[in-house]
Amino acid sequence: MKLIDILDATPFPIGYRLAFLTNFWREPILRKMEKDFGLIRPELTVLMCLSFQNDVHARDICEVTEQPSNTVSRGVSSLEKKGLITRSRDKIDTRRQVLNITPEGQKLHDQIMALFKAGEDRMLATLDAGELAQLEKLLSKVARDVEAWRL
Amino acid sequence: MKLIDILDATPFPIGYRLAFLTNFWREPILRKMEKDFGLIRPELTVLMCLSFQNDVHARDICEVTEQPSNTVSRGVSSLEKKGLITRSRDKIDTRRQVLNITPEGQKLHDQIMALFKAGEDRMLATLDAGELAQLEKLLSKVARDVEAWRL
DNA sequence: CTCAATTTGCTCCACATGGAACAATATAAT
DNA sequence: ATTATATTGTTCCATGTGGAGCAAATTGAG
Repeated sequence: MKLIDILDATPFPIGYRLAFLTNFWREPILRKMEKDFGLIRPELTVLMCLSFQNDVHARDICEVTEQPSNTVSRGVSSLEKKGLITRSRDKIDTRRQVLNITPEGQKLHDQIMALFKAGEDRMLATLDAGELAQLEKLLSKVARDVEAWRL
Repeated sequence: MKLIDILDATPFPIGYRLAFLTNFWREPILRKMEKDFGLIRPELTVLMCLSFQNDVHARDICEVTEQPSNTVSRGVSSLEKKGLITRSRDKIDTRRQVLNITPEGQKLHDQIMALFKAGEDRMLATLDAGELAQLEKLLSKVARDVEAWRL
């Protein structure tokens, strides 16, 4: 009995392969991130949002990533303790806090992104340039359509 | 700020899309499964293995799915309590137990598989037959190559 | 045969995560 | 202006999950 056989027996060949590839690509890297850098997943989520844009509110991160507010709250608190992001009160609405990534946070973020990139290169080494372009095009098409099909 | 924009900004366009699609396809269904059927993820894993093959040992499930033995142990115990699988001592090695799915378990398994199938159909509705075949072919190629690239 | 080493499955413990309720602040209604 | 409602971010609590270690049983070495 092999995992790939069970995989082939399911009535959702594409969905299961998506999940299969995601697990084998992402999970080892996330575990390495947790072990080597001491960063948990919600922290990475926050870090990625702040690397993408400055002056973000925690609420924005909740909405964009669809994560519960307590999870984001914990990520923000611990990242600040580590000096990877900064928090400051919003002058207009003092309930809010304005979040920004620090140079240390950006450096760590870039290191982690490089791990994912290297993992992707390894994963896709079996595909040639044309197949890579095809695959990205197809995945993009489905991903862009997400609001039409998500439950 | 949209999730899809952050997605486009990463240096691993395919990996991130794989994870993105997996999350939006699988997670809502798993949550529905937990809520409506009271089945947790390790239980589904066990159920899928036993649906695929008879007379399985817990250890086999650990090896195939690469899950820790305590997780599988819990799944097996709770599934048996619910009458979805049966346990019997192995005559030769009495440490082992032989696991089998019951008709009730098979029925529940099929219902859950149908949910994933319906979700996949919704997800892929934007692709035509040729694109579907292409996508499955590309994902299969990468998945079959897993032992070469997994970390 | 005897005792060490291995295997199987389980319990204890630590931790990541989500739901619900909460305090503080801002906004809307009258 | 005053009161009700909404929003932001947090803490408390319940639960799912993995690691480490455990007892029972089997296998192997001398």
